[in-house]
Amino acid sequence: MQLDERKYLILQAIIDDYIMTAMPVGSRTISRKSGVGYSPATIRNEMSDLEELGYLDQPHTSAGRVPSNKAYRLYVDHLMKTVKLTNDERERMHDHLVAKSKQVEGVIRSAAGVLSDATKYTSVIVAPKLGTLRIKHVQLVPVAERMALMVIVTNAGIVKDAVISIPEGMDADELYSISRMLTEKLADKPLEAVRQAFAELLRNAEYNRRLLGDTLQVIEKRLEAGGDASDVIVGGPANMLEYPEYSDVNKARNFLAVLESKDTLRQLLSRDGGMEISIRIGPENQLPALNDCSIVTASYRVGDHSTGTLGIIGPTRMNYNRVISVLEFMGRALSDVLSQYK
Amino acid sequence: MQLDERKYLILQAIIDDYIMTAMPVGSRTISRKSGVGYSPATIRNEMSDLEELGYLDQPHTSAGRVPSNKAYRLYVDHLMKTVKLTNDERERMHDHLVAKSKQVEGVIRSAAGVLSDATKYTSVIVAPKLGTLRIKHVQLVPVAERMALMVIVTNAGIVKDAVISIPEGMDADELYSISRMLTEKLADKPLEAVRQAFAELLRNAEYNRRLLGDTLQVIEKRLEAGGDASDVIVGGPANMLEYPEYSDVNKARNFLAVLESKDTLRQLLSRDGGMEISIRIGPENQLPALNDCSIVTASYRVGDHSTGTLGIIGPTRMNYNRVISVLEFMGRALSDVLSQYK
DNA sequence: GTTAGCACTCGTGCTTGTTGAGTGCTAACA
DNA sequence: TGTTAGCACTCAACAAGCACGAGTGCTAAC
Repeated sequence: MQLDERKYLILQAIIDDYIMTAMPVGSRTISRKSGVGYSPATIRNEMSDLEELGYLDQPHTSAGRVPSNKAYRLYVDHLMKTVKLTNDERERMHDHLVAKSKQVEGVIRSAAGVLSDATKYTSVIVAPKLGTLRIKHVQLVPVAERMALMVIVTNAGIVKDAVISIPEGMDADELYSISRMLTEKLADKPLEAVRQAFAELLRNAEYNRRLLGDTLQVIEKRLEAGGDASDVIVGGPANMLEYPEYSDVNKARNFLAVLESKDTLRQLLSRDGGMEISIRIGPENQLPALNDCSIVTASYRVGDHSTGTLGIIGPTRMNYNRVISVLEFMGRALSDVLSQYK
Repeated sequence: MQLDERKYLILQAIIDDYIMTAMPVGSRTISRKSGVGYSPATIRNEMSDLEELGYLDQPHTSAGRVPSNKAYRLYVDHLMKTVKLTNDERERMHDHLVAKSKQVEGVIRSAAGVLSDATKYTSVIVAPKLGTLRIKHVQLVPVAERMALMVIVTNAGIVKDAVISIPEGMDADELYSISRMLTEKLADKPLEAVRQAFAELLRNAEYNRRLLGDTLQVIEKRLEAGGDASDVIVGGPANMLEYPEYSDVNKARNFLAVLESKDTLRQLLSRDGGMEISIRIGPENQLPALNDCSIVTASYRVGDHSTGTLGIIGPTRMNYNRVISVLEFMGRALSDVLSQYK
């Protein structure tokens, strides 16, 4: 059995309705809709077919039908018509974003806020992989006896810091000149290329070997760790509780637990290919706690070589249309704001 | 009517039981407890008195009694006996904390995690007021045409950054020497004293007036704003959902909404006096969403002049004993870790 | 191919009855 | 005079029974 024009039409109507109401959809409801000129009985026959084909589920005999995950897949791949955001909305989102752009660390955080406000779902933003960022500046600051704070400024102004130990008796001036030297040697190199640069430095080491070795180690450990908790920002975590899918406290708790595990989120948001928008529906994203969720992701650029991910997590019956529009827009906006610092 | 020895004993037993079970406590239950040698009937008489005095509430006629907020107040002020943490626990917490102490920005975050894990409640940590921190280092880094990133390293290694605009044609070298000058002039001054220092600098300005003015403005704006979202860290937000008090999704949502508003949290955790531990029970902390919550706070030191706050938010029937012990211990531990960088 | 009609299913919400934990009161006891 | 046993009373929680109605599947007529 194949899907003909009418089955598509009816399936789409069902999904549209279910996305709005979260209630099983009956044949009468569809029949009454404008654009569908058939009686409930006819719709029923078609629905029966669609169920057999795996596009619809029936919670129980006397309830309406509910779209299956397979149906959502079809919907986002073929059925869905894209909607445009109003200029007003675009403007509001953009303004919110640039308002914070004076404080670099705040941009991503406020972007997450904008995303979750605009969609009413939960948003997640993952900062670019550390290794791909380019070093702008390295500074060692004495903070205690035999200890210094190493501050690395990268493009996009992202600042990473770590405490390293320094040799006995090394004073501020010495650290200052080492900082200058490091900045000179490492400027514009991506963090992941730092190992090579250091190897070279260490070979003709006029500077203290142990200090450099220590510094290198810190940088490498940071790279290995693959970023820390502050690299994954969640917006509107409580938004999910608005939806009947998560009106059960237990499910809600499990969902929130996933949001707390930044590592899981980072993995969850890792993107498959280069396509602009990626959609994962229900069990497609493995985690049982997210079985009733879909994750839609897009990416943003920082400079020429780094990309980060922004995404929306909502119920499988989310408003894909709108979510996609918002993500596309925000992806561009974020790229603009974060790439203005060359 | 006054509270005699026996009333205290019974009230304490009721509160202890209710803290464990969250179920209204009946006279039989108390009668069976070791240490209370009275029959249910006697207990009932006393309970009736305690209710009249406002220490107990009765959800409905045929239910047991529930401690009132007044009772909790009495409990934490007089009845409660303090418990000691086991050495094992102390060690575990301490280890977790110092494990992260190589990455300064992570210490507070991981402390919040330790707190919420150890208590099973929600934890909040507020960083010290920016103004009280002392400047260790100022660095201007060119990031774009006519734009620089200003990085301020303070004691405790806390790094603040902001983008400022710079005059046309100013190059990296020039920024470098200005940075050096600024560091020299501002080192060891608290951020709130920066205005004066700048006034002086501007008077005998051998350096670019506009740049300095801009820089000052950025610092002041930061101080005024009173800290941003990253200064308030929440641990284990979902922990509260474990308790029947918040098994209603609506209440849970309202609670989580409070946690998202960092400004509200900052206010909520602001501490009254200098006492070591402050406890606010139920409506004492204004917000309706937190009517069934208590907030217990302690403070930690950073250097000699700055203090931050760490706190636990849990149901009013929380285990005050344990929470207090944990907060006291962690307050000391955090102070130690964060004050090692002089 | 479409649709009206009808018997059937089954979750939801309401009522009713039962149970049991817990109370307050009274009277007897030490 | 303080304590306790006894007993009638209350009321939430749970279960059973019932009516309702939304929705289905099937059949037969158009």
